[in-house]
Amino acid sequence: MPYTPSEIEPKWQQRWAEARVAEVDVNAPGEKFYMLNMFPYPSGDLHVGHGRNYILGDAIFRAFRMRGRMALNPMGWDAFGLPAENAAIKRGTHPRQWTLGNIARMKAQFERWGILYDWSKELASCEPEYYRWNQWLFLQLYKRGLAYRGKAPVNWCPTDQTVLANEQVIDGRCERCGSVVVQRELEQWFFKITDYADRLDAGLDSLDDWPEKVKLMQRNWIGRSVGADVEFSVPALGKPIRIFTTRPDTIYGATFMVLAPEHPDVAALIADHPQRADIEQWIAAVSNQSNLERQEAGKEGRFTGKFAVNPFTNEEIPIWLGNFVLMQYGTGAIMAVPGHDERDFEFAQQYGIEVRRVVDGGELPYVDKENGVAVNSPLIDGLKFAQAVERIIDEIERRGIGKRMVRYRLRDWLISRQRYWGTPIPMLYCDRCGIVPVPEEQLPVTLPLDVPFTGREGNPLAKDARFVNATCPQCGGATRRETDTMDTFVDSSWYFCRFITPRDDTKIFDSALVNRWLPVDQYIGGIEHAILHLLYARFITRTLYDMGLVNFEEPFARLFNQGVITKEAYKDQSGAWVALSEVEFRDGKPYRGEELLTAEVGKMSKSHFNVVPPDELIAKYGADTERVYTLFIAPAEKEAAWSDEGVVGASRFLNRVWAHGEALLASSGQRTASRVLTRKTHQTIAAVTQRIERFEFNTAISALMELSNAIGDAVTRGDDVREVYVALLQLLHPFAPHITEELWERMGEKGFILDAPWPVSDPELMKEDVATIVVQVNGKLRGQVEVPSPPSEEQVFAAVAANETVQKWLSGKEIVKRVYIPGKLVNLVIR
RNA sequence: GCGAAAGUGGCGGAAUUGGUAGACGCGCAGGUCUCAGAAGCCUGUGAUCAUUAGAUCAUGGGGGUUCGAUUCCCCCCUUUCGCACCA
Repeated sequence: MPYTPSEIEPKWQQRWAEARVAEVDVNAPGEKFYMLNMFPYPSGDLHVGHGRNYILGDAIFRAFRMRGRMALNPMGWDAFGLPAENAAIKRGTHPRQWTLGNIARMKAQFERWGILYDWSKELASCEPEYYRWNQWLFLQLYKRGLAYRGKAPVNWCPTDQTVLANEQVIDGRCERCGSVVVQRELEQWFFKITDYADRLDAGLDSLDDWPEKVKLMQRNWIGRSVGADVEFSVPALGKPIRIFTTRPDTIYGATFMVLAPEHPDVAALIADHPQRADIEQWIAAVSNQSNLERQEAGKEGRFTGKFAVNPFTNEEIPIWLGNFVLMQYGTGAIMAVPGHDERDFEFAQQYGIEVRRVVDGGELPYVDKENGVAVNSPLIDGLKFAQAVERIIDEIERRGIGKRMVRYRLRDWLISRQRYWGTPIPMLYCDRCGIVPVPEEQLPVTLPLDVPFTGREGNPLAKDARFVNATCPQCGGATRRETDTMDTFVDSSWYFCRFITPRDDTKIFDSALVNRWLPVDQYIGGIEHAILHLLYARFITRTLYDMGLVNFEEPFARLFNQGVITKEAYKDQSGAWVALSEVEFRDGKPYRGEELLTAEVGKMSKSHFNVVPPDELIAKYGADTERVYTLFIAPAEKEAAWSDEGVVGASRFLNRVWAHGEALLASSGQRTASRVLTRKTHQTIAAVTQRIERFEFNTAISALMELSNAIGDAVTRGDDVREVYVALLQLLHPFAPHITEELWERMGEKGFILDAPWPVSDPELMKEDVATIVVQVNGKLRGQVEVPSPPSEEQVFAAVAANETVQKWLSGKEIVKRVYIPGKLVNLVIR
């Protein structure tokens, strides 16, 4: 019988579904293993690039389950968000309809890949059963002062008509649509993630099984800096101005002070300035600029006409306003040390301010902290950075003009969105009582479904009188409901807990069970979430910890980021992307007619015409082939280029595995597996087991190919190698589940191969009985000798001495050194 | 600019603690089967020299440590990614 995946794959998918093989009773005893893929946004069709993520997860799930773990692999939908709303505006379908339709399509796609999820635990963040707990969580954070409404300069995306979190602004542009983000001063809801900056930073140290890269990115984002706050008295103001510095050791070199244009003391400082109007105009202009624009404009400033007193030199130093000082960081004011800071130097050069050297070393501006020694600084002359800082801060604290300070770059998480398709923020605005939270028993605040989508005039919720008008729970009077919705990253910052008890309508989750199942043992998703989602999830988990709802602070014990799958796309000479059907290859070069096209390898995208849809591939080769190829193509964390020819190799491999099974069934061989094949089998079991744990799927599969080739040779010789073959099927199952189930059954084995225990390697059977020792003379390969294994050192040197080829090289020379690497090689150094 | 990772055949990529570089697969070449083709299957496949045996050179470039370096150290080059006036 030929191998026909189109028949066996649906058959096994159906059987697994009927037997509910992936359903887990969270109360049942066993050693838990929580495998989780980041839940996807239901955008519609999936391509082979998306498949990598889920195929990896399924392979891990199956392998751990076969190794006896009670493995849970749930799936849900990050179902709120802008694309649904945009689709509604464009096509007139309701975001909910659009989203549910996509979910159905993606679910069918997962099934065709043979991926096993516990669908009894499915959840979608757009359902009131889910988002009511978002609202509940919001209220708990509000109670604890961790959710607050504040006015601040925020990032506004003019295209998406909403504010964005700092984390959603990439290079000054909206993460979603790429529009240049503008600054606006608005009153919005924030989560006080900055209260957790120190814990989020410190916690990274405990994440041994996270990629270093992700930890580093988070560390940089949190941006912990150690330094001091120092007050500089300002006689004209009658009160001091506080600055933050990481270089207190350079304070003797502070020849001026710079305030952010938005600094609260600016108005008083320039009140009597002759060019006050000009300065105010300049401040207004700078305030409207984004950071990106300010940076492009170069250093600019205005002198306030007032002076501060440097507490260490007692000199009066001018107070300037500067576009490079940010109100959001530190105190919005700096002491400028042009001799030892590049930005201050640049500013000083431009405005002719004195540059003073206070650290000996290289050319000014000299910023090296490691090698310099303090000079012109009476209190600390001759000291290096660390001691100098200590002395200065001690003195600052002694005088009561400041203190040691740790500051963070991280800013509070802006969670308000002026969009419809999200969780309504459960807050009310009462003219009499002010801001009033919706009482918990009134949750959920349901998103009204029958609103019109015009795409204009902002959020449709704000125009829905039935939604907006409410009764105040405190005074009983009429109130206005908050019409902003929550950032969808709120939804995804705790969903991994909800999967354990997804239908509980009395509480957010069951703490005892969540404490049993979490942290997630293996979390898999793209690197694009290195900061956003993972930071927010770590933050919310800590707030849950502080509420006593969970007993862990880190939600994800082990993290893996898969690389993207790329494919060649073709551009014509005008730079437009060309559909693949129009491209023809001559001499390996892409043409459209006579026009030479340029090839560019990139992420799969419909607009680049380089998407590989899995359905065609599955129809031609089967899902198992796609799975094996996807895992074999490259190390899973690396970017990998899809190759249609490469798929053929995976297909051939599975066909051979099938053919060997057929041959074994057809003939009754005589001899059992040879010693060499037995050894290879046990080595393969050990290798595959270890490589799955290390996410080295490409080499795990290559080891299985080697074993399969060895089995092929044995089958050709007529050996009965059923036992070895069955072990191969088991090892292969996590990667190619359908074909292995089918062959398992054909070989007369009982039950699902999925439920069969993972084969165990016997260290005794892995040993070689003859050791081949490589002989080097002066480091060059000069021969080999075979000795019984395990050999003694004497046996080896005796065999080497007796070897003819080696003797030829040794003739007349003296051996000055003998090196023996047990079991591997001998090196003789001669002269 | 700062930070991080990486550079191995025509291609994707392998190589415990330094120990026969190129596993496995793609591609290519030859063979087999066929009227022919496709698919299988078998053999070969880093480069150079040599009829062969074999030799020499090869892991971005240059140096070093070592009996021995893809692996460790120093310098340089290139690529990718992250952050970007954070005081």
